[in-house]
Amino acid sequence: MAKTIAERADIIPVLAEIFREYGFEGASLAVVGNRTGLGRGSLYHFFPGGKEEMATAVLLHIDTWFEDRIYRPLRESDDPTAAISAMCRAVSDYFHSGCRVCVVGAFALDNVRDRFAGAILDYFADWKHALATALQKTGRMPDHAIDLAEEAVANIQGALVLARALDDPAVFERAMQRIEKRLL
Amino acid sequence: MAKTIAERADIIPVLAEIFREYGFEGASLAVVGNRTGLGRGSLYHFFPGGKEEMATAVLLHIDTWFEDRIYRPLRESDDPTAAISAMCRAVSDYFHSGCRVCVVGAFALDNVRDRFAGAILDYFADWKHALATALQKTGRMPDHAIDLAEEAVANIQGALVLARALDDPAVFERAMQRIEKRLL
DNA sequence: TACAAACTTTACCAATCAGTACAATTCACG
DNA sequence: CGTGAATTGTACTGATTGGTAAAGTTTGTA
Repeated sequence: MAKTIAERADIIPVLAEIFREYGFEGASLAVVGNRTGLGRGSLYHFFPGGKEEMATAVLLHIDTWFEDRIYRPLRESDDPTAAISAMCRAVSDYFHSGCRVCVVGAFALDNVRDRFAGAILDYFADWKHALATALQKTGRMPDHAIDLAEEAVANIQGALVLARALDDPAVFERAMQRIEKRLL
Repeated sequence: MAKTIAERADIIPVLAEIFREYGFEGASLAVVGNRTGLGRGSLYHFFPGGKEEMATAVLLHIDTWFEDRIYRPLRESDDPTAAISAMCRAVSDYFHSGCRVCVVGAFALDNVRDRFAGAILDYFADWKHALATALQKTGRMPDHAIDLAEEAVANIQGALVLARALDDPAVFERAMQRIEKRLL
């Protein structure tokens, strides 16, 4: 009937929020339809592959966001200390102090992990590598930098789990402060 | 027709494994039926409340296991250092070096969190409290002990996420070694 | 042997699921 | 205007979902 001035690119952030709240299996097409305001026809027009393609698009969108705002600055900044601090701030903002869940982390724990294994692995491997690069530039030995980076990335995910389990954003904020202190 | 020598107590570990692999929504009654070998009738005989009651029973079973094997020793042992070491070993065994997921953590990230919020909160709050008690007995100040405990519990969950995302149990083992070193 | 409780099988239900088909509509462009 | 492509609404499918009903079978006990 109509043409709602909707573009694929506008829908993806909405899909991301849906997958964050409902998980992959919980995000039924009924929910997606309601929240996006798009009928089945439009949904399958933009994402012929159905839910799987929607999720893939969301994961790509997230990866691009992190690459632009976090990974590349970490790798390329010539003030690594500032880049690490900026990362901590950006992460805290992005996850709303732990009130928002990490879609990629949630997918990793879910039984859909295998279907998106590549994207999930890339997200975390890139993060770890970018952070390790920055840490090396602060004078750490390569092995130690990688170890610290792995620990920090894991700790952020753990803080998200615990903050949500205890229903207490302060848990997340405390964790982020510990992480930043250890990295700088 | 028959009486399969199945008791409720025998079924719960199977259910736990199912929820671990499939998540709450993914664990359909068809899957549960196949894996337990029980028909719908038997399932609803043991768990009149359906899936919700199955999950509740699983969470209770897990909580009891951790209380007996980890929390109580941490709180009551008069060799807190040994109890903390034993905790790290038990956790590493329980999660199969990160190959097995923490059901409670996975539920916390899922959209079913609200339905089991109480059990999820208790699991983590008890863990944190028991570990903090042990840490205090090693001479730490109360505030510092609580902080260390919160960090350790979060780090274990984060290690599970990252090990599964990177598909590398070594990530989990490294994390557990870091955690133990920091606690002792 | 009798009988009640525990347990199991089977068939069923309405709701919801992802996905398809296609006609109706709108847009961009000539 | 007019035309073809892009977009959308609606109705549908077959499979699967969690859950129910009730009849059948086994068990422990007396």
